[in-house]
Amino acid sequence: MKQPVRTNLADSAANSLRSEIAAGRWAVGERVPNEATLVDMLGVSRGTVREAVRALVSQGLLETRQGSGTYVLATADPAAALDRVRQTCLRDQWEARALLDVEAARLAALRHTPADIVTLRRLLAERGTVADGGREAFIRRDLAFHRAVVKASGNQAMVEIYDFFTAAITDVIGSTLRGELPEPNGQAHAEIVEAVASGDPDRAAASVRAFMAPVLLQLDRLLSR
Amino acid sequence: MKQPVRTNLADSAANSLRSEIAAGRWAVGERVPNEATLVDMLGVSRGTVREAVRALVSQGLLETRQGSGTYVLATADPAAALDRVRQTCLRDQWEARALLDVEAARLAALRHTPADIVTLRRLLAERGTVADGGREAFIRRDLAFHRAVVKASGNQAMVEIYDFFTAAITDVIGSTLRGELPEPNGQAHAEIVEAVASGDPDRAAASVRAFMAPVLLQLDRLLSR
DNA sequence: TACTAAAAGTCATCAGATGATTTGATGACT
DNA sequence: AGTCATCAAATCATCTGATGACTTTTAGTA
Repeated sequence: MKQPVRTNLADSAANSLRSEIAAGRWAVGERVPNEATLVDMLGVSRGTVREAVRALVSQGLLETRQGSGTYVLATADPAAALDRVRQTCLRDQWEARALLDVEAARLAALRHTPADIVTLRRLLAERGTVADGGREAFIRRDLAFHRAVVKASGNQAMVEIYDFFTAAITDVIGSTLRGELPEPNGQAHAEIVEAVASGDPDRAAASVRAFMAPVLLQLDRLLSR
Repeated sequence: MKQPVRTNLADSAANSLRSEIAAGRWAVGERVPNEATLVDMLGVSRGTVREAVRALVSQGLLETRQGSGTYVLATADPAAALDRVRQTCLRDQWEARALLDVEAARLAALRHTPADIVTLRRLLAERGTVADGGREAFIRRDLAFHRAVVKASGNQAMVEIYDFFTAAITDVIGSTLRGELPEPNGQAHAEIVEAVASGDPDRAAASVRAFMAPVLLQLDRLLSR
């Protein structure tokens, strides 16, 4: 478990309120005590209470209406789940995303439209090499390709989750592992497109799996140092 | 242009900051200007700046360190992605979760500990039938089993994503499709455990895939009505 | 050089005051 | 009675000033 490290008053006040809300002390739609009362309840100043409330508002648990009061919108934080995902280790996130790549390719082989294939071939051609326009731009083009594969699966939920992982992962990669991961292989990408276009789900899945394995291996090596 | 909504200063200040962060004005890990400077930049008082910063902190974009400064943690709000996931159709969410089941079983076959197998066998035994304690309780026990399979994969990110989908899906199922989905088959569940225990990833994946296919088919029929 | 102590910079918190908005009560008018 | 305007209370929104706590940098000393 994580240590209750140095926690500022506003955060602990917010946590207290969150607990009360989760415990159902105030029903959804009901009004919570006014700021002066919360000051007494929580034993902190008004500014701190406001910061705590502001945090819960931005998390979608509370809503403040000037002149009226502060109301409960929900009893649990809907974003808490993804927050926990973000706190899992980079390796697990990477593996989960790689898994999406594999299965999305499988679905894409079964469901792709002709337009999907056209798009994939175009992105593959545009992808080029790292020499064209710098590393950052190349990574963006590479991501666009993989995202298109997921999109060809026809499953929007998978696209959104994929985007989520991509955002979470690139944040970390950009700040810690910049440039230490192996170059994606251009030939392997072409095989992915062909496999999807062939309509063979197992071949498509295998092509992505083969491509992802060495990258994941390298990531494990980097993280174990 | 948006409606001339009345927006509190703290929210618009937070939005301004969010834009600057998204635009990359301050890199991830970098320090943003101190509170006094933000007061000048945003044209609001210090308390309001603090509320804006607090909102972004609770959204995971910023981090404040007393005595040091305020630092950028991420350039985009990951929770926004979550909302988009929730808005995708139930069928896609179900399929994405089923996919997690399949691939988690594959990983579980490779990485499971002896304790995992003990747990799976226990949950399988406890699972019983719908007759024991009512439908709600049975669904909970069934979910506990499937979650344990994902947990045996050793990938925490997958567990969290699985929980997220489960929560999102059961919200909808509970309100719209109550009782219209086919009963999960007890024999199929036993085969999943055996396949995982055997250590054969393909067999494990296939066992879950075989189990999920008819459920997804039935869901498609229900949703297409 | 290496270590320590002071100083500066920054966020954390408090207290008081005023403004803006909503809500409910009051009362006049139809 | 019913409707509407007005007013007062409640509540959140915001500003200002001050003090404390923590971190980082700098200066001084051995």
